[in-house]
Amino acid sequence: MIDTKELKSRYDEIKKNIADRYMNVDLDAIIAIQDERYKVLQETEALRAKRNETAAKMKGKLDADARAALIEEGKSIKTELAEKEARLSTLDQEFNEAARTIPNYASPDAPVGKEDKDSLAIKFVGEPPKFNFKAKDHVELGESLDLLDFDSGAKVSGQKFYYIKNKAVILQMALERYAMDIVVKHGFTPFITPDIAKEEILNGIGFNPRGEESNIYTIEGTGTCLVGTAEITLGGYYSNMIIPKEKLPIKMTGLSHCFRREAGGAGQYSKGLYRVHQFSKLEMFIYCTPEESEKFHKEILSIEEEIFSGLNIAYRIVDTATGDLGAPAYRKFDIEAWMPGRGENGEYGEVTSTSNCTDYQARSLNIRYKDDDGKTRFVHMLNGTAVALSRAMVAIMENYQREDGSIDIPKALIPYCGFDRIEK
RNA sequence: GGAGAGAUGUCCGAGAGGUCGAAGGAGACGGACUCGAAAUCCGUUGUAGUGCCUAGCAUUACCGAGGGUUCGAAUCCCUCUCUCUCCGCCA
Repeated sequence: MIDTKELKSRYDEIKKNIADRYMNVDLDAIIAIQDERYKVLQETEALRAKRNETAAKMKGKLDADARAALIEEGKSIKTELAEKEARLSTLDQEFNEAARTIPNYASPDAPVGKEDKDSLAIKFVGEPPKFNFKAKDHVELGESLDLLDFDSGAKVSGQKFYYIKNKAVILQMALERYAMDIVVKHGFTPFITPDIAKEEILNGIGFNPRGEESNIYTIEGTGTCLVGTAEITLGGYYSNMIIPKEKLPIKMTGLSHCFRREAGGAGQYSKGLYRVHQFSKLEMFIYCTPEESEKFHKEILSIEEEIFSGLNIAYRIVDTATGDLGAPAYRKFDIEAWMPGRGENGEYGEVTSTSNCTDYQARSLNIRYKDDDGKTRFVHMLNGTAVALSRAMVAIMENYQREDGSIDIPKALIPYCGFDRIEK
């Protein structure tokens, strides 16, 4: 969350930010709760001081009457204090829940706008392939080459689950290694992370584990959830810790399964592997000082480009509009790869996303570092997709298809696959 | 899953209802001694919050987490989490 001490001093800025993001947050109501909370906090602390004072008077020897009087006084303070504390804890909870709904400050450089189409495509790389035949989509390719089995996925696990089969399995593993090698080359420490995380971590990262719109599967009765991304587990790794400054930046990359409910996510643009309940993803994560976060955000983006351009797939970079930013994000860049089977004649589809969340997550998760002046400050936290395997598979299968229905393996992946084509 | 032991400040470690924000030691920092260093000696050394007449002062909270008992809890009781040892099960 943002620094709630700034609700009044940065009032106009916060209001504008909420409006720019087309969110519905009642800042004045939150400030009213905060004022009330401070008032009750002060009253509570005054009572506690009185209780401590009364108790302190009883340390030495006292005659019976004086002692009895003090005990009576202590008892009455205790009753009064219990009421105040109950009120305070209600207010604390209300305030925290409300404050959490305030989004992070957006970068002044992020385009202002309501939705997807207001985002700016800031760079185009590569040429979409020109086929002299009607391009198939990956679902058709996958079924005819016996690589993907959505029917069995639906039967055994439900809609939007799938089996990957045969050489597609090797291709996915090759992609994993290919991306991992690039990321590790850039100094990221590799991790395989848990696929389950506690709700408090989810909340700290900015995911809402509950409610109708939640994209998260919760595991009933355990206080835990299936992770939607390794961002959650990598970001929770240093929760409640103070990191020595010389250890920054910390660069981690984590491979995990990702589980998403995707309620209501059906339709033509969610077809096949594009939007599924479970996929694997290699995620990059950086903890750094505030001064360096914009620099590292660019670095993550450039690694994402290196991975996709190395596969020789056309893509564009999108600078996400304020209305489409997740609440924790200060700025977000997406890479959209060309997908020949998407829409009528091919379209760009999102394959990676990188966000600079500044100190928004760090404040909720209490992740700090000790600065040169000895003060502890919140770190900045950034995340970015190295490769979302299911979507990268869509892009590869569709871009590398041949007229006879076979699929070439991108040159960079051949050494990892051990074959150069998938055919019947 | 069963039985037992444990969790205290940067680290080690004492503490067993009030004299405990917490002994002692280590470390770090400052100083003395020294040409300099080591050794020795002296001193300082947690975090977060709130208020105010805001380089400060006052006050609150924090001894794994959350509850409870009590006028008063690091200390007593309950629940939970984690760590260690042994047994069981298991990839």
